[in-house]
Amino acid sequence: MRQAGAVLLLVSRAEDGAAGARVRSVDLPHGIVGRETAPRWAWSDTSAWYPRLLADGVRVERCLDLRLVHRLLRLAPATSPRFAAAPAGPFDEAAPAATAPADDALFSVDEAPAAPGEAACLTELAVQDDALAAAPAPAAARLRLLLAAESAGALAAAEMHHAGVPWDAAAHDAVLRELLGPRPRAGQRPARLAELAGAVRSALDAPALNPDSLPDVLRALRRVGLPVTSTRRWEIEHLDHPAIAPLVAYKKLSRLHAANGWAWLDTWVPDGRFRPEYVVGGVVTGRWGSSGGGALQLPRQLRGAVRADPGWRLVVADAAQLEPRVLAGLARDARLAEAGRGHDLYGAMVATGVVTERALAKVGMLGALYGGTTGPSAAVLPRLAQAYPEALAYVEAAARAGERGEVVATLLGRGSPPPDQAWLASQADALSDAAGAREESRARSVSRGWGRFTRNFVVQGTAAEWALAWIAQVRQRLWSMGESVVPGRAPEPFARRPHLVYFLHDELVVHAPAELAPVVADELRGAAAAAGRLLFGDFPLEFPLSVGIADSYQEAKA
DNA sequence: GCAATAAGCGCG
DNA sequence: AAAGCGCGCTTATTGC
Repeated sequence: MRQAGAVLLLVSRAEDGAAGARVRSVDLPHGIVGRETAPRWAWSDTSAWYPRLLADGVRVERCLDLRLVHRLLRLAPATSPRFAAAPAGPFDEAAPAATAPADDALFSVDEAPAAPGEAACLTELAVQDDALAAAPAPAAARLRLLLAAESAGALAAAEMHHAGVPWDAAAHDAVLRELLGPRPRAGQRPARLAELAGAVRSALDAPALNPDSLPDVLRALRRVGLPVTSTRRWEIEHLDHPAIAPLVAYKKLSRLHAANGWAWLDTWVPDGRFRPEYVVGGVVTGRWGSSGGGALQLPRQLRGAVRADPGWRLVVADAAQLEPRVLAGLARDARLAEAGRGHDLYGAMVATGVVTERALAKVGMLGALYGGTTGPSAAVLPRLAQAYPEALAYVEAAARAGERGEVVATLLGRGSPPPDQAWLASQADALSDAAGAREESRARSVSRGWGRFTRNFVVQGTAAEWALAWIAQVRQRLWSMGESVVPGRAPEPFARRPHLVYFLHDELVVHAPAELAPVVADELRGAAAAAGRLLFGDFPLEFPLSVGIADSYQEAKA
């Protein structure tokens, strides 16, 4: 279904603001094949339109994703008075599916919402411009950066899906065979799992036990006198009983088999590429989500199956201790930034005498970011607060705001969702005349829970913004490093040049021709530094990466 | 009989 | 007294 006017081409908008933007709408340009399109596109949904362009060999340089922008502006504190009050429109709905329905589908009743048409897109564009124009200038400038970064992320997400993660099914199969035994018939337990199940049954004297049934397992454990309230690994793994070792092993392997076993391989790697669907902005904080294949939870055990094509390499980069560095920038905490000068922020915390060991630095910092209040994490918090008062005060303030039911925002202005009805009701209950200690304690607990969320939101969300800026920089730099078209074949934008294939919060994987891999590594580092400057200006903050170059993801991470 | 929920665990 | 953030996915169980 190719709708005329469903895509808008903006001839110029990026630098000139709203005034003088010349807009014209075009059909999906199937006539444009095998070359880059330089203008900035504005369209309802990158995820709906871009895959088809990529399939035709067209790579888009820049875009504005109206639906993603709409959602950002809805929640952004800088614009929300105008936006939040507006009635829900077409841009509040879920994006239409990426795949085009067949042209001749006779009975395909399309449940997915249709993409907004030309008129709706033009209206939306104007409304968004107005909202930005009405925001205070500094906030508006940061928001514009965020909108551009989010949109660039959407382009990168579609490109990564298009390219796919190079996946060696034979290597994957070898891992499974090694750990589980030969591939069983569908519905059967692999040999190793059957063996472990038998061991658990005999150790618990429960011949009919189904190890996949939690109530079954719990009952059996209690029957032999183990004081457990759940079957979670951390609760059972230190118990002294012969059933525990095989049970823990069973759970571990059963998870691998169920989530990433042969069935996963058949479904998600049909042609040597794993192509997850990334959901840009799918997480409230601005992180990406994914759907299909569990792209963001690939178990470490299978990293060896991610293998570059012959003559190519994988360049894997991850940002070292991203969130503490981001917090240092957010809070303008010079001492924390100083600790981050170099590759090992936690090590520097030990070297400067803030804490006694690295593990403590890490758990303490995570506690500060998540709102931990127990154990060793809470114990070192006072030390951290003393050493890094600005940083700790920043997350504390975010937590207090959340506890009061206020919204908080990331550096670039992404707003946290306001508390829902249930939250408000619990607070109201505690204030009513009939309220007892029970209501008050419940309200306090709910309120603190929300405070932990807002505390983490500002850091996780700003880290996600750094990552978006990083991705945007990387895709730009990689594009200039190769050729577009393979002569004599269908146009394939990434066939001859290094390209992104995987993203995981603070980590990027580039598939690159071997000879270019070292340059790619340099560009990844340069892009990380550029992302830091984009967000934090000249505040002295470093964003060092661990970078590895290898044939497999596993080796490159090592 | 099918859909929603809970428990558990994978990732950062 | 209870108390760390954000996700997606699978199986078994519960609910309609």
